[in-house]
Amino acid sequence: MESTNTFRQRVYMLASKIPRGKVATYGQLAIMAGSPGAARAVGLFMKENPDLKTVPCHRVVAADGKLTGYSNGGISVKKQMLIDEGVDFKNDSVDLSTARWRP
DNA sequence: GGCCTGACTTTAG
DNA sequence: GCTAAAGCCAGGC
Repeated sequence: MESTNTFRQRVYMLASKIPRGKVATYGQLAIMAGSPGAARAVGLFMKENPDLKTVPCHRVVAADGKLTGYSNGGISVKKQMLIDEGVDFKNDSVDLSTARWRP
């Protein structure tokens, strides 16, 4: 039953589906999870991030491409990780025009 | 059952 | 163009 799959579970599933070199926004994951506007809730789940290997929360950025918190080192590390994956950066923000994940 | 918090988003000045 | 405030959703106590 889908009841076992809570909103939180769906967010983790979607985040784990983000391909390398691409990034998604909190609002986008919220919409994909089925609750548009729950961007804040998504951020909470990323903060709890149960497994960094299954949930690449570093590939999740703000709607503006700006990097927000990161409980696994810091924004600097998150930024470097994305660059290392091939994500195009503009100053301190991700270029969603090319790095935005499209299912 | 109700209140508070939060890695967000959007609109208005 | 930038700053400030309000709003929405889910989780925790």
